[in-house]
Amino acid sequence: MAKLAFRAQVLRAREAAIVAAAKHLLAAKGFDAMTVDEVAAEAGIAKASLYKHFDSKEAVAAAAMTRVVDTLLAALDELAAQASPDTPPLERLKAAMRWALQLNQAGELPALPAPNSSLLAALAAHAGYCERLAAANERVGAWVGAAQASGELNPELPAQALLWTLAACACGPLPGLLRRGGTHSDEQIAEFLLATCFDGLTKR
Amino acid sequence: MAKLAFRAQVLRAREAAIVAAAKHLLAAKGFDAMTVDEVAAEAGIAKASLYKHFDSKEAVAAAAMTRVVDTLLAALDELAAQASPDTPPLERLKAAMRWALQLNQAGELPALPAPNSSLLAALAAHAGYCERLAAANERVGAWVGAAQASGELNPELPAQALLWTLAACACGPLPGLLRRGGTHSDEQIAEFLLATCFDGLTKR
DNA sequence: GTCTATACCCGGATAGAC
DNA sequence: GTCTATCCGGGTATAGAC
Repeated sequence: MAKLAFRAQVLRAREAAIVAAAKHLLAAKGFDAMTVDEVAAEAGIAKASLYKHFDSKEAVAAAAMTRVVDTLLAALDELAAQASPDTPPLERLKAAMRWALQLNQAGELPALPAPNSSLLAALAAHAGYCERLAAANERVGAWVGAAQASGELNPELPAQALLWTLAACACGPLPGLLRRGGTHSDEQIAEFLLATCFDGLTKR
Repeated sequence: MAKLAFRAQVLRAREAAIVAAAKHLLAAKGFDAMTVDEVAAEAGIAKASLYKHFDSKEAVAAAAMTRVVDTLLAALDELAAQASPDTPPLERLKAAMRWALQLNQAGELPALPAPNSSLLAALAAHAGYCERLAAANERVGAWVGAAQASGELNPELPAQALLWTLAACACGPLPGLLRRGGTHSDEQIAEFLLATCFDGLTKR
């Protein structure tokens, strides 16, 4: 009995290793350039063994993307717990952006799946992923709505579009590009992106 | 003699067809998902014939990207010609952005090559592309500098970072995403993106 | 369930006739 | 230079022994 539980735990640990490797490679190279051989090698198992745990490359990637959203949800929880109850929603949004930008700069944040990617279809068909993504959308969307109601964010702009703008800014290639430029620290880059995203390029 | 010139013209026309097909597919599917077979089929020739004109898939894509930058330069010329001499630089930048956003919404603007793409290396090695890209960078950069000097754009932000931000906004996936949302017209979307990019998400 | 070895397919690139 | 037919590497997925 204990032995069976132990073996089940080992299996879960192996699956976790696979997902972690996929998450890493997904962020580093993207879905197309990532190969199943690489994932298996980084997880320390043979490719055929990987296919005992997941049906396809898409399924592995979907599991990894699901875990990415999970870490986002956890980060949102932590931010909400740390903030005092009267922290303005705009500050919460900025804190979430900082968290995502740090991940992006560290090369640990996969890019948004391209509109035509084969990955996108797999994600749309993955119930767990859709579920968690909807949860994250709702959570951040609530802050956006509150910030618009309080007049911090422009209330004339459609909320969903604001959300996508934030996501595109956080997950986009700019942090990496500016980092490659090499003339600024990561903190400077993050503050620049926050400033341009929330306050715009024109002088205030 | 005339016959030789004619045949040379036919060859150039074929090359133009190849490049046009590549440009289209590059914008529609991206470099990785685009296959040489598709390019040849859309150009109306056999794949082997394509390889008489270009050495590799990367070379085809580089030629297509070069032509994209060429059309940008031409558009900048036209905008400069149309504008009155005292048009403020910020207006010129916004007009250029509108032009790029329209192209993006029409699905005719290839995305920026990913940092790890094999395309990026080919582009960096392609003298013609680098040349034209530098020219475009200089032209738009001059407007950015002027707008910062006049106080229209925030002078505290590094100019090159501003430029990349503009490029990322114009070439990013947001126009397509919002278009898929379906609740707004292309003009509304373009104005929304211009507003958020230049004026930010917060209320002014 | 894990491995080695392999089937199978797709896509980039080429051979050789015309 | 253009075509048809082919090669060949690499990548997903599977077979079969253990």
